[in-house]
Amino acid sequence: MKMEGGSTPNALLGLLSLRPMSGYDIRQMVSRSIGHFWSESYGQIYPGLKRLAAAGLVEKKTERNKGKPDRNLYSLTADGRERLQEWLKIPVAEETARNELLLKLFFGVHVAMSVNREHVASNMEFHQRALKVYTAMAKQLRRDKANDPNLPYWLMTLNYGRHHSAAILKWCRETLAELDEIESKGKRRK
Amino acid sequence: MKMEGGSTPNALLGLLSLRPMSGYDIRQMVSRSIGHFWSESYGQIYPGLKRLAAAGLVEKKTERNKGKPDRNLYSLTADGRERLQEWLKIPVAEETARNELLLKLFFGVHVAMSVNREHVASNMEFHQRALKVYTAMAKQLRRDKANDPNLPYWLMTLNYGRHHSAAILKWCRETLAELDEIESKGKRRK
DNA sequence: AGATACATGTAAGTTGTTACATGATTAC
DNA sequence: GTAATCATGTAACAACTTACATGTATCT
Repeated sequence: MKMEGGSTPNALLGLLSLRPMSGYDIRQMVSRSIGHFWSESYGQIYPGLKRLAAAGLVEKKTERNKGKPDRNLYSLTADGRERLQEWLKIPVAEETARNELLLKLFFGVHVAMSVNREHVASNMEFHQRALKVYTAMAKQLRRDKANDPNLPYWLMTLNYGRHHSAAILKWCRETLAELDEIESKGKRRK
Repeated sequence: MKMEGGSTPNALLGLLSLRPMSGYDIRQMVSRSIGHFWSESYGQIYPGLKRLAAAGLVEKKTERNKGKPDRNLYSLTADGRERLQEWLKIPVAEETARNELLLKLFFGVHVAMSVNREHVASNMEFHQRALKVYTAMAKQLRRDKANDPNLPYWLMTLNYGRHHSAAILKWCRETLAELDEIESKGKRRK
């Protein structure tokens, strides 16, 4: 009974600390609430919950529904809560995230300028959309979760997204301008 | 002969477009030049080069050295260069990167405030160091690679890092202040 | 009639890291 | 003498995604 390592099982414990959920619920939560900084697929969630149950960190209760399929509701046990708290205390291991956009831009000399511009432009659109989503989510949270002790923490994660997207947006604008400059310099020389 | 998918083989082609290199050289390059947005381990590099050679995208030449061990120098073939260019044109797939710091902060209500503060503080230090590194690298590049057609592109990737780290730094400062506020509010109520 | 939401799970495949195995040379 | 750098590779393991398999109910 190891249950060490990966953050996935710990993420599951964290989500179950909010309320008892099924694997399906968890998937919804991940893509809706924490989708801007986390992801989990069914292939991780269902086997993960099974392992957590075997380790006694979560409890499974099957909810039978007429018409609708059965739901396996998982809830955190005392051991599970303890485990979650221990994990939360462990310093975050910062690994350099791979960034395919930067990799392609790094080799940008090999392609037409329009290609590089396209990459940056679509990244720009991505972060423009993201900013709108963050703002909408923050508004909704402040309305629906006023008085929820989680609120300030949740807003912090949204703020991270805001700062990040705003910065990248600025970089995109600057970079597009620079790409134009490179092109016009190249043309002038011809 | 598939050679589709993953960006790793394409990253290898890109690096070999700069100059012929050995697997060892590539590892050095990755950790020194593009380490702030990419990573590759030997376990990926050596088998990857072998597969690229089998597909005719790179060529291997063994360089025998007295005293020192042999070096397997790989260089890009015409096919390899073409493949690289094709890949560079493919739009970047943006996937949400997992962020363990945000995940832990999201569940911050479960632990003592000092724990959350520590996470944010060490992230702050990380980005402070990163900013210095980016600045030093940009300076060095401008000196060593003036006239290199790659220079503007390489500076763009460094600029991304600058914008990103500066933004996260700002977020860290704001977040530390907010954490202090939550704590003092909690104490006032007692 | 067909798409979407609800609901659970497995299997295969991909991708990646870490540790191991080996061994010479050079700098301290 | 011992640690670091040079140099290549494999094997075992860990993590994660996607597609598949199955079936009902509701909405359009």
